[in-house]
Amino acid sequence: MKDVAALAGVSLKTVSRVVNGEGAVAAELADRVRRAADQLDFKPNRAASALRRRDGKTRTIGLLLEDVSNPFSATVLRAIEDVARKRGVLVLAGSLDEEVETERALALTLVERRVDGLIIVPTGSDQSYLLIERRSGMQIVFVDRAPRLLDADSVLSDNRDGARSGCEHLSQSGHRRIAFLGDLRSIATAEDRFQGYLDSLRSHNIAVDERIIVHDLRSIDAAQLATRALFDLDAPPTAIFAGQNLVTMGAIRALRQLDLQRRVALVGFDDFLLADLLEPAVTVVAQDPRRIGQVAAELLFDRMDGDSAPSRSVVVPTTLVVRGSGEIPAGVH
Amino acid sequence: MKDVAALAGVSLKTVSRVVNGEGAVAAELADRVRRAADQLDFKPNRAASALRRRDGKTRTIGLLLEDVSNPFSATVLRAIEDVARKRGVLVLAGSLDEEVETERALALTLVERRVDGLIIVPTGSDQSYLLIERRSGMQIVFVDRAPRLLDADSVLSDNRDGARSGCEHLSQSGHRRIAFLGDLRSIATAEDRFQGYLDSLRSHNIAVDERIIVHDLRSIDAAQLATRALFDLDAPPTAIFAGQNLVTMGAIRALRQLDLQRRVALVGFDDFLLADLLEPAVTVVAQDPRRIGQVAAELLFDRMDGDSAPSRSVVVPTTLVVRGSGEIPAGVH
DNA sequence: TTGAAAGCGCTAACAA
DNA sequence: TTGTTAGCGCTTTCAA
Repeated sequence: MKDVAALAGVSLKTVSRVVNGEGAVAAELADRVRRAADQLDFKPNRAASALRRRDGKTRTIGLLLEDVSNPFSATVLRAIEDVARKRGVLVLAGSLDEEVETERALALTLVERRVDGLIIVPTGSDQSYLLIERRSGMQIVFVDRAPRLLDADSVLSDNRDGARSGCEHLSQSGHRRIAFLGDLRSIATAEDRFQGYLDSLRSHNIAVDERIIVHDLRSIDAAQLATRALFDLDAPPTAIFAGQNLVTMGAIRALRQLDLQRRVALVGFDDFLLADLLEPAVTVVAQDPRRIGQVAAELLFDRMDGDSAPSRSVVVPTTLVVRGSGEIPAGVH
Repeated sequence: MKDVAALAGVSLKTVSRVVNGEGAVAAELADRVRRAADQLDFKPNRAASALRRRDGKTRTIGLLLEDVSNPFSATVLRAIEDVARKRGVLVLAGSLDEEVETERALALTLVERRVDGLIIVPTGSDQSYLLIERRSGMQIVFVDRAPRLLDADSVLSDNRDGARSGCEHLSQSGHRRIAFLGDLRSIATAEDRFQGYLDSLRSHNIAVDERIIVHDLRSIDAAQLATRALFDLDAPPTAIFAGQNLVTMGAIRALRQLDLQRRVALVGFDDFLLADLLEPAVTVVAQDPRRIGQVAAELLFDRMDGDSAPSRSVVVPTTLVVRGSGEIPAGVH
């Protein structure tokens, strides 16, 4: 910028004014400045600008999520990016892989880079390490899972009620022996979905049978094995509720292997691409990751714009998508 | 940092030394500084640090790709993130949606933010707008598509040969009437795949028939319609080569509708989740997006570390994944 | 309308 | 080992 000023024969401040379109510069001078800037391929340094500016905004927000390459996270990221883009804000995203230490370390890195706001899909069970930042005015929105030991906004899927309605749907086809297959129980959403399952059993006066409940399934393979094992029982389930994407896929694999895919009903939590092209097509409780991301970003920007109402928790509803696998009646055995 | 220095009763520079672990500070002083920093919740400002530092590195790289929420892009992003993380570098990613203007605008935004390097899946047919940056030492690696009018490294899938081998596979099952369904022909990868298709026809002395070649399919629906139309022809194809993910899915939908999925062979370019669970399971020419991202990031960091060898173009091979749909023989009609 | 001087938070270069 | 001074590229403040 110094060089531009020299070449145009004006002061530093005049160049600054032209670059930032502050007006109040004679047309002729402004022209000279622009020509000089072009000639020198001048690109303003946004970091230096932010450093000196009153508001100190970097026009960057941080986003921490499970894994940018899983479809749910990727869609949330994309929705946030779209909202941010409209405001000229860029997104620094990081994958946590459910590692508690990574969450903390990356969050602090983002703070050191002075992001204007933070959106986090938390992995740990204690976000109090962000207390200081919250107090010093950093806006933080939590997504998919509520923060713990920290007061902040959150945007969540209706996990419990979604799971309940999925199980309900199975009961309506006459099932009373419904297995539950879930992700790591320490993940709040997994626990919520399990509670929804229990809610449904309760309302139908079905006794809980631990033998057809499996938690902590972290991969397609693990879910496949767990599903197979269910059918070695004396009284195997007539229906399966799968609490997560990969678990659903594992269950499908196992049912295929056992050639039970047309006899055992299946409802999965969370939709996935091509679920409609499988045979039978898979009935799911669909989340709305696009909407979740969009709401989270809008909430964050509202806060950054000065909205200081008490913390909100927005619940994004789920939808039961009926496709076939969930409508297989009980008693075809 | 000033405040920390005051509280600890030392000079600014001493605090700086402690924060950056430069050693050469008496243990007792260092301790006092750390306590003061903790007490004040001091977080160093990385942007200010970069501004003053000799190397001026922001420890940030920029990544422009088609759409962070599509599986290919998301996997590339994740692989790049992993390589960058090891070096304490964060990734600013942006989706281009094949919009030429967005590519240019976002690239310049990233330059203004002084990213240390750039990885781009280009959308436009002219990257000369980056000439200035290249000359001033910015390292840029192109992914999936080669840069045009700019000399820079690139990492590409072997699109032409991959497509050729996919079509070859169909010929080996006796097919001589193979349709080609492709993405926007203006996208270099789509054109390369089409050329691979032509290569294969040529080597088998099969005449090109424009009636069973459709380009510019941009969605599942468009591909589905185009596929259906093929079977209204007097001489419909006995096999289909689909040049892209969504096109493959559209073709599957159409074949199902027509109940031809067990009679018409299908090979798709690019793998997708659950391709193995469809019936018949889908034979594909698989790319390796993880490897592509990893290679691109490593190449970029090598360059940033001073490697100044002439531009390289790394080709990542594809793999034919045989699953069933591609092995349906000709003549079951 | 224009510019000079100060300083954002930090590190380089040098001195003590 | 510690501190002092200057200055990274920019905007603020205030004066001309």
